[in-house]
Amino acid sequence: MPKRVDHAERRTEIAEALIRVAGRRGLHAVGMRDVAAEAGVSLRLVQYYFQTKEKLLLFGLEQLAERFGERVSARVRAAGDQPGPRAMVEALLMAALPTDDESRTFHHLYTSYAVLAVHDQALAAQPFIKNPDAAEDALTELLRQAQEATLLEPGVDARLEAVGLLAMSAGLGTSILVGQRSPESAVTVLDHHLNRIFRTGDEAG
Amino acid sequence: MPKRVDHAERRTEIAEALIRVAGRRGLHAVGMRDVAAEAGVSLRLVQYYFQTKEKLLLFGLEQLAERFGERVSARVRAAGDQPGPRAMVEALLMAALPTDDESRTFHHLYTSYAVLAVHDQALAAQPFIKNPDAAEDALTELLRQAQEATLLEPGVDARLEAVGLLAMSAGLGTSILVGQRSPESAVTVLDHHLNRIFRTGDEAG
DNA sequence: AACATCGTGGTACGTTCGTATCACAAACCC
DNA sequence: GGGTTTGTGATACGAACGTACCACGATGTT
Repeated sequence: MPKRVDHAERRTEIAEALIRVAGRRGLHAVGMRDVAAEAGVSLRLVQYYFQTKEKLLLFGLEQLAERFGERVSARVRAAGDQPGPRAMVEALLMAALPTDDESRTFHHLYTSYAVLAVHDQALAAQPFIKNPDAAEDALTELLRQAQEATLLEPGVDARLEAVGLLAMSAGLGTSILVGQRSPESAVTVLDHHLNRIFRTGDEAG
Repeated sequence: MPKRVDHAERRTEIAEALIRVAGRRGLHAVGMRDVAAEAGVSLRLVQYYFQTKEKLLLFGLEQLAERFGERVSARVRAAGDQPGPRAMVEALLMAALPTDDESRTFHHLYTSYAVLAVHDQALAAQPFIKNPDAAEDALTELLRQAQEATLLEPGVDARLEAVGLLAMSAGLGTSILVGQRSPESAVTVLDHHLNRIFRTGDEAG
């Protein structure tokens, strides 16, 4: 049976199985055997492509961050057609909210990894810590552009505002995740804050 | 040896041992034996006072939430002496940031529980989900009072603002926890946002 | 054709975990 | 003061976990 096989592809498949099963049952509850079953391969294979569970988790995290980064930037690009930069800002912030299954899983697992990273140096050094920095830079740049087009209220510090908005979005995301808040109310909150930053361009005076 | 013993007190001691060891090594890594060792009792005793690990975790969470709620409200009360309501708002938001060991542990464990609660109904029904609601109400009330005293900028919705600020504080807290951001920069961000809500009362024009 | 390597399966090993069981001494009750 | 309850110790048990080991067929190389 053993034809030559693309290792990278195989690893990706297994990592996606990890993400699926971890999304269903929680990262803490997932074992190598679960991942193997979910991926439809034997336990031995998971061991073969990842030697250790830690490496599997690390790679799964990379996969997760990559997939979600693509999702967010795709949404932002899609919003780029619309009139103002506010649409892109909204797209960036809203895309990070856990509104559907995929983003719920992302939020959930990202938070799980963050918790593990508190005491795991290997995880703490992982680029998923750097990804928020990228989002921060992107949002800051968007706000700066809006500022130059005099679309923002005076007195707004683009970087501080970007950091705050991202933190707010993340915090709201957690609230949604645990069922404390509905996605709709989170959107309302974010919108209100954007309204206080952007000069009123909505039809509602 | 067995004198009659105060069960509630014993349970509290053991739960605090749980919090300590979970704070050191992560909630996912703590077992009954670890808790027993930390509390200086035998494994059997932990079993005796809590029948199951789940009950121990639940009680530990209650303990954690209670202890932290007291801490925050104490800080808010202490800030009540100062001139404006802004001081109390700041106290409320800053007290939730993981700046020292105690608040770091709280943030870390609270997030751990939140992650577990995503797939654990017993945890999801726990009052630690309701505690943020209390904070939200308190902060909303503080902002309303400030609003009546015309201390706020016009166009501010007290409730939406409260929700947003708490989410922002929580999000910033996570950033601090994973080492992405310093406590000082988080304070700066929060202050900037408060400056945009409160009419300028600082000496810096 | 011979041989080395790769992909794969099955399974065993040692550990750790949560829980259950057995035993017993001190304290309380009447 | 006999008997029940209560607090405590030690230890056993079954399951699950990550990992290691053994075997073997298919593939590629020379």
